[in-house]
Formats: sequence, C-alpha cells, structure tokens
Amino acid sequence: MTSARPTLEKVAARAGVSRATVSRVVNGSTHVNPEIRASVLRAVEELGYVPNLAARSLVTQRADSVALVFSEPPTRVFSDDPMFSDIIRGVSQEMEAADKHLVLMLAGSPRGRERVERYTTARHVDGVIVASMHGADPLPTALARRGVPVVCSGRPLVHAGLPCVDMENAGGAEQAVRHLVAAGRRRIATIAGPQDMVAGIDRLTGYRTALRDSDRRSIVAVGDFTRESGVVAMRQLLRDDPALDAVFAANDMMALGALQVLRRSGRRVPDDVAVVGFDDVPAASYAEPPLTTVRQPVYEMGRELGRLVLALAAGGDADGPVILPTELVVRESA
Amino acid sequence: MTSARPTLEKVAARAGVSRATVSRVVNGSTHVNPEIRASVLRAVEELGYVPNLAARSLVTQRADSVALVFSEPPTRVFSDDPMFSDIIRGVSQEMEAADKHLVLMLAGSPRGRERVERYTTARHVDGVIVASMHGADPLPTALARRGVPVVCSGRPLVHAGLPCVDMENAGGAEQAVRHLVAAGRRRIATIAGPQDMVAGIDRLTGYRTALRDSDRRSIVAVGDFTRESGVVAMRQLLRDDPALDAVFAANDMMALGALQVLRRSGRRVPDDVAVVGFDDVPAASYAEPPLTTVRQPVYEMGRELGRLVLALAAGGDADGPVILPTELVVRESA
DNA sequence: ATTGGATCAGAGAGCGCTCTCTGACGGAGG
DNA sequence: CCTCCGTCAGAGAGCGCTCTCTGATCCAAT
Repeated sequence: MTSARPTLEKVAARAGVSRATVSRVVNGSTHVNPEIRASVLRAVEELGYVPNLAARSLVTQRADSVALVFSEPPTRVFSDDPMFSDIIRGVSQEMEAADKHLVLMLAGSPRGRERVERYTTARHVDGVIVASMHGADPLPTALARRGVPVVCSGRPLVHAGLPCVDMENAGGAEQAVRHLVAAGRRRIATIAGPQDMVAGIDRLTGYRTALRDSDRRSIVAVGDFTRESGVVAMRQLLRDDPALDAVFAANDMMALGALQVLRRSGRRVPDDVAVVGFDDVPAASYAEPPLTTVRQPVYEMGRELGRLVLALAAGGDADGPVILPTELVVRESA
Repeated sequence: MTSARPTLEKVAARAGVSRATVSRVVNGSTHVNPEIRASVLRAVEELGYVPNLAARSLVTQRADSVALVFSEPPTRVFSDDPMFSDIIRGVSQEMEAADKHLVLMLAGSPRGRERVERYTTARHVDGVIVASMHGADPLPTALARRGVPVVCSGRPLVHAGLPCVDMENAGGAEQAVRHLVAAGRRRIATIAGPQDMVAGIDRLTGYRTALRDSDRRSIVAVGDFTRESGVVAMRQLLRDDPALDAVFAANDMMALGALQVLRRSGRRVPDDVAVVGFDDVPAASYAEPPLTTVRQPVYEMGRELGRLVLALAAGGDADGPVILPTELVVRESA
C-alpha cells in the first residue's frame, strides 16, 4: 500500500495482455475486444493504476496543460475586484471539462517573466493564456513568435492579430453615457482609467463617442482604477466644474471613491450628481446609493479564453478577437 | 527557427562532449572542468536549449510542481475578499523562489474532487496544498494516507496531526472583544461565522472566552460570512437586544452588512453601537465609518504554505501547525 | 481448399533525460 | 618503474508510456 505505483506493464501482466492493449484501453481506443477490455479495466481498478503523465508527455509531445499567466502581479487594484478569481474560475472550468491542467504563473518580477518565457516556450504546456493588464505587454507577441499557442485577455494594444477575448469596453461606456444623456444630464464628466491599458483607453473612447453625438462637452480626469485615484479625480472634477451633474467612472472602484467625495461635498446622488461605474463588482450593489454600472462577464471571459487556447493547441486556427457584450445595470446612482 | 527543440544530444554534439556532461552542467553539478563547462554553456546558449521537463520527471520521479487545491469553488463569499488571490500570490512567490510550478485546481464539483485525487496521488506533483474552507474536508486526510505530502490552510477540523497553517482566529477574536470590553461596552453581541468552518468556530470561541472573563453575557447570531447574512443577523440581534452597544462580526463582509443595518435603524457607529470585524479586507478601511477589524496575514499564510509543502516534498518532516498572528486594527467603528 | 480482407493483440522502438558504472588520465607513493 | 588513488568524462541502461508495424485469427468469397 505504499508508493509502489503500478505501471502499464504490471497491469498488462495482471490482465494477461500486452502493454499496448492496456494502453489502448486506458486511452479509450476502440478496436478492443469487450471481454479483454473488461479484464483490463478490472486489473486497472484492482491495482489502482494511474498513468504516468510524464511518460505520456514524453512520447506524445503534449503536456495536457495550459498556463495562465498574469503578466502583472495581482496587486490590490486587481485582487480587490473579482477579475482575478473570476477569470481563474472560468478558465478552470474549461480545463476541467477538457481534462487539462492549469498552471498558474504570476509574471510580476523580471525574473518571473523570464521564467514564464522559458517554461512556456519549452513546450511544457500546450498553450498559454496571457491575462495582461497593459495592452502593450510584449509577452504575448514573444510567445506567438516562438510558435506557442497564445490567447490574450484584453485586446493587445500594439501587436494586433493575436487571438484574444475582450470586453465591449467602448460600447459599454457609450451606453452608460447615453443613459446619462437620456436622463437629461447636461454636464457629464468622466473619471478615465489609465491610458496605457486597453480598458482605460476604450472606455474613454466610448465616453467621447457618446458625448460627440449629443452636444455636451467632455470633462475628463484620469485615474488608475484604484479607489484612491477615484477620490483624487473626483475632487479635481469638482474643482474644474462645480456644476457638473453626472460622472461616468471607468471602473467601480473609482466610482466608489467618487461617491464618497460627492457625499462629503454635500451633493446628493443621484439628485445632484448621477454616477455610473463599470465592472459591476459586488461592492457596487451595496454602495450608498447602489451603483448603476456596466456589467462585464468576467467568468464567461475566462471560459472563452480556456476554450480558445484549447482549440488553438489542438491545431485549430484563431478567428478574430472575441468581444463579449457588456450590459448596463441600472440601480439608484443614475 | 520553428519548433525544432534542441535536445541534450544536440547540445552535446555541438559542445563536443557527451550527453552526461551536458546534463551535469545543466544541473549545476560540480566536478566539471571549467573549460568544458564554459563550452557547454555556450552551446546551450547558442541552441537555446531548454530541458524537457517530462523526460526529466520520468527519470527523477519528481514533478517540480505543487498543486494548490481549493476544495470548494471560489464563490462570491470567497472571491469577494482577497483571500483567494492573496493565498495564490503568497504560494506563487515561494514557488518562484524555488523554481517550482504551481498547478491550480478547483475541486468544487464531485468530478473535480475525483480529478484532484487522481492527479495528485499519481505523483504528478511533489506536494499538495489544500485550501479548504470546511475543516471537515476529507481530501487532506485522503491524500496524506496515500503518502502525498500535503499541507492545509486552516486547521483541519476532524483529522488533526496534518501539517497546516492557520490564523490565530480565537486569539484575534478575543482581542477584538477585549477591545470592546475595555471601551466600556456592556452588551456585546457577535455575528458568528458558519459553524462548520474552523474560522467560524474559532472566532466564536474567542468571543466567548473574552466575554467569560468579563461579566457580560453573550448574544449570538450566526451568519455564513456573506454580507447578506450579516444584514439578516444584525436585524435579528437588534430584535433580540435593542439595547446592545457593540457587535463583533466574525468577518468584515458581515460587519459591513451590520453597519448598514445599524445606520438604517438610526443608530450611530460607534457612538451608539461599536462594530469590529475580522479579516481587514480593503473595503473595511473605506467603510463609513472605517471599520475596526482584525487583520490576518493572508499573503504570509500563502508563503508559509508554500514553504511547508516544499519542505515536506523534499523529505522534511512536519512540525506542528503553524499559527500566524493576527492584529487588531483600530479605526473609527470601535 | 485456398485466398483475401478485416479485425484486433503483441513486439519493439524510441521520446529526452538522469545516473551509475566504467574507464581514461595524471600525479603521488612504494 | 609500477601501482594506487583521485578526478572527471563517456557509455549505456533504463524511467513508463505511445504507436507503428507485424502477425495471428476468423469468416466470407473465390
């Protein structure tokens, strides 16, 4: 009962067949006499046989696993909202369904980055999902050039053409701002996200597009997706235009910060100032007042990433980018 | 430049030595002539040689990787607070330092559970970290019995004796309640966590211990660590004892829910009712008022888990459980 | 009766690596 | 001068598996 892991050979001996036959049964090949098949399965059961993946990988040249790389360390910004875990859950789900394994790598440090490149280009995984926050991350391109199947979460900023899954950021933002316009808001400001991230850029674009179609002028402050930056940006906006009557924040954390500043400045939300966020984090629903926001299907994104990388690894070809729809969730803040 | 991955043999040929020598150099063995060593390294560099881990694993019987298993699906309860990502960050950090890999497995479904058992007992990883929420999870014991090095996050409820890393839950809770006592609070209620989780049990124990030492009586409502359950529990407590002047919630999410109920009931925090939480999630610091809470070093826990499992896998022996200190963070709510 | 084809099991050659064992070499001791 | 030992490189045997190829068996068809 110790660590005497049975091998194919042992099972074959027990079932009175050859290694090859056991292998066929284990790998679900057809063309095996049902009787023999049964006796092999019995032997497998009795011996508690589990294939040695290393040996299998060695000969098949497959790893049956996929790397999920977070290109930046999941700092508070990231871990605070459920992005991190939702993506993981989604990817994980697909891996489980395909009986593949998930190797998680955080490529925060330069050393980590190098490690990721070494590991993934060495074909120890069948594919790589790069969940990069910054659209200009060189990693996806580097891997793709080396022939590693790679999928990005979020449209890469520089080198397009890579398969990726992105949110309808611009569209979602546009819809959010249109909602404010439709509600009769006249002075609609935005707290934009960092302009080196695709989400930041696209959501600002959406804001601008929506404003262009009405006759409002844009009032912009830039944050970095943290709550604190939302606080700072909101204060600045209030200084720039004390009469503003709506704010679209590029994410919920900043919206939450803005909410606090507005409250402390004596303004009522939504009566004096309407606020819309983006992401629909759990905290949005129990803010005071509950935050109107744009929901993005992060879990679904994870699943899509998983599906895509698996398809690619199986030799499939990459279609254009997959864009997941966002949805305006109207609560009380706007 | 395609996928012609060079093998040891190729490198050996190029350097004009044997496979064995290259292997020695690559694995950092001493006893290699510096000159030869240099020429081997040059060949490795030129060819971009990366060892095939599958082949190595096959012969060494090591996997150079560790599985991190989340025994329950990271539902909102879990993903909402930074537990999930902080543990991952911590473990990941240690893995990177040891040049090991991290295989993440979510064992939510029965199928997933079975998969985890199959995978880990097949020695495809050198060790397993089980991050289980429920102390009665059978997985750790099952693995340990099969001879797989296993470390638990959170003291297992049933089968003790397994190496684990836990928080000073009882101590932290006790300290929190003592703080309320010291502030002169007379009617100190608690919103306990679920009583099938170690954290829930231990924190309630801490509360009871602290109260026993003063002459207060205990007022208990049980939640399940979600914000919603905090709301429900707080309402119940208010019904049970409308004159209560303090609440210790077993986690921050429930404390946040309690805060809202108290506010809506017209009570001022901390003037009428003091509130203390547990965890120190980011949201605690920007609640209204900022939440006094017990901080637990989750990232540190991840690192400790990583260190422990690596030591165990390397043949080390498990000491008793590692208990990480918690710390009362006094803000404005109490 | 012989052949042809179809079906399915076995033999055997590796996959790329590690590691023990063997052997070559050189310097010190008898 | 020969031996002995220490140092270090090479030879070679696998690790456990897959997969191609060969071969056996059986039934239908010639």
